[in-house]
Amino acid sequence: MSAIADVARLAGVAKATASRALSGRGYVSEETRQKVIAAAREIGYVASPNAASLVTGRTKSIGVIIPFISRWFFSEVLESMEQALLDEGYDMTLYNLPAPSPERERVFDYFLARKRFDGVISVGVALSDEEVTLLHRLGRPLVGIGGPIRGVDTIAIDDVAAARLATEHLLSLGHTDIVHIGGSKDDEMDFQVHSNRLTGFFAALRDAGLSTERSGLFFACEFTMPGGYEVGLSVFGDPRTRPTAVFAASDEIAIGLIVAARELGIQVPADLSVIGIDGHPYADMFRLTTLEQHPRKQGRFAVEALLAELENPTPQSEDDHLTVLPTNLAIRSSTSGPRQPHGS
Amino acid sequence: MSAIADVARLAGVAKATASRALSGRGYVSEETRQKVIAAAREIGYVASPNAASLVTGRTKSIGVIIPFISRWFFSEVLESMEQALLDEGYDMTLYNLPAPSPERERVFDYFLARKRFDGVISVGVALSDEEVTLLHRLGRPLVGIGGPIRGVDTIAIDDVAAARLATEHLLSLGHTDIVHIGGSKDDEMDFQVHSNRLTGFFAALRDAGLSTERSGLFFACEFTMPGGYEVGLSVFGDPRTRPTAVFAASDEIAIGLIVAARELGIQVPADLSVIGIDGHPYADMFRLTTLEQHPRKQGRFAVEALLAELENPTPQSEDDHLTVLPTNLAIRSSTSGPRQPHGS
DNA sequence: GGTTTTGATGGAACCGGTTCCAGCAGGGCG
DNA sequence: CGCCCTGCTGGAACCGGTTCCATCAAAACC
Repeated sequence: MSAIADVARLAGVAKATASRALSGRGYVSEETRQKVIAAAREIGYVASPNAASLVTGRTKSIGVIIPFISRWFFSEVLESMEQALLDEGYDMTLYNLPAPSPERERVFDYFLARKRFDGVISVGVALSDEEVTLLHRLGRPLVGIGGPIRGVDTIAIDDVAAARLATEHLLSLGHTDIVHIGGSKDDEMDFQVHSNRLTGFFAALRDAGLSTERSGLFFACEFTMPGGYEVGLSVFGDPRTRPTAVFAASDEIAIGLIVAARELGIQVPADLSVIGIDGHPYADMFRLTTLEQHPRKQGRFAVEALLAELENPTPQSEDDHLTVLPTNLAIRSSTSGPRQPHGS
Repeated sequence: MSAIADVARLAGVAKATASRALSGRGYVSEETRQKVIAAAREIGYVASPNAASLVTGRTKSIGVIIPFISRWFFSEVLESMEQALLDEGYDMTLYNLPAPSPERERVFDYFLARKRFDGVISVGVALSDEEVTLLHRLGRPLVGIGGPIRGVDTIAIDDVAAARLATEHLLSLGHTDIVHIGGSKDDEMDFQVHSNRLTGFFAALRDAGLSTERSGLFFACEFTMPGGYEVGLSVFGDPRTRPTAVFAASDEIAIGLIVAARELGIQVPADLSVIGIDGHPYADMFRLTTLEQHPRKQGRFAVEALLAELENPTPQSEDDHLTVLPTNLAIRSSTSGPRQPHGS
């Protein structure tokens, strides 16, 4: 209800002075500043960010585009970003956009095109060139998490390297009959995580001198625990396709596999080693060896990068700057050497 | 860059007419409307919601306060609310506020007090009287999910009844040695869900003529799968405290218990029946009998209620209107009669 | 046929801040 | 002693829309 004009009147100064006193910009004597602050407090004045945004062009608000909320990686990223943004005085407005869709177009045209945000963070969403162009044309910085986008600063782990490391862990234990279970290319998650992890897996096998030609090396499943559980039942149920070790593309899949294995009476790790990628909080209770990535760090990093860009905008660097965050192997007891060493 | 004045000039009309043509309010001839729309498209005009909000007082944006993002119930609610709000042309701005804290105070004073939102939805957060008052004083409607807040419309399930139903299911199977495992009162989740579910449990026992006086009927744990796993190991590990059935306060806890039971060689349901509350997507793969609540419906309902209130505001009804949404029992094979019928 | 109603439009005020510019006092400097 | 610089303040324009009010033509009414 109360506007800055009311504060000014009560304090006996002009609107301009009141504004300066409250925002801390420009010259104001300490005396009048105190008067103004007292007056503001007295009538319970709260500034209208809308009015301020209108003239300054800054909204103190960041838009976030994310394909899932409930999946672990994404909810972790979200929580850490929210935290970091709040600390810096920014609002976070959320757009949950699963696949490319008419709806997604609408969000871009209708929501993001308006100048409601100082910047945008896109998490695990492969933006099309037009979408990037649209966002760029608005002059708003854009930071991505999870895979390179043309002309956008991006934070990610190296999925190929991570998959390679995970696979190499199994190889180093002596496994030669290793299977990869992960997401399929036509998953809704449209980034290249799936194919990258598959690539890293194959690369590690080849480097170890193993053939990657034969079939049955890879099985696709939904990127969830039930997804892993189901392929687990079918793949491990058939003794002919049962490997001695599995590299799962995510911890949830890995855990699903472990649950399936236990139901089938397969000992982990004696009969079957399992390794995942993520660092999921459930990993510990299933004693899952995993390659930890750190979504919270990724989220925080993205926020920092975006806010830094807002502080002093770099002159439209066309080269997409990619920041690769580290992963680390957390060894638990879901992996060990194979029961019957191959070729002995 | 381009303002409505530019559109007006190009179309050869006044600002007022252009505004009417584009917003669809007031009289505009079909002919000039087309002219204006064409002009707007030509220069790529997008309206500034800030400017509009400034005069209309409506922001087309809803604030959401939520204590967790990554826990199942909350992420489901969040996803459904985001969906529903987007459909209606609203933005959703997220405040992730775990416990009452100085931070939370800051959010209220600094973020919510500003008139950035048309309304607020609070999910699973027990607002203090002052917080409610603050929000009310802003004249913005407020809807809650999950437990009554003084003077606020709330959507929730009946936790006491749900717990009672779950317990009665076990009783009807012939169990008399039932334990409840759930969250503790000093959990960060400050609503009464924990105590309500405990109350319902005890009520069901009493109605069945069982004593609720002896100790060892309830064990507290963290409200997660690892939380359930850990109490599971300790409670079931000791044969003296092992019941024939467990009512878990959430599916995640229940699943943790099942995993623990399996590791201990306890057959579910032959040696131990387990029932949960939630309807978690993992319930199926663990064949968990559960009392399903429907967070997505709760979220959608909350959005509808809030938007309805925005459409035609009811004159400050002081009585807190509580909408109770139904739950339903989904019977799978984690529950059966006890192996050795009691008292035979 | 004269008056009222309806439809369409333009002018101007307004929402609530920020910022540019001008003015003014007093202290430091040449 | 006059001038300039610094610190401080007020007036007014402005951001980009919406809406009230006045105007006016054409249609509808009695």
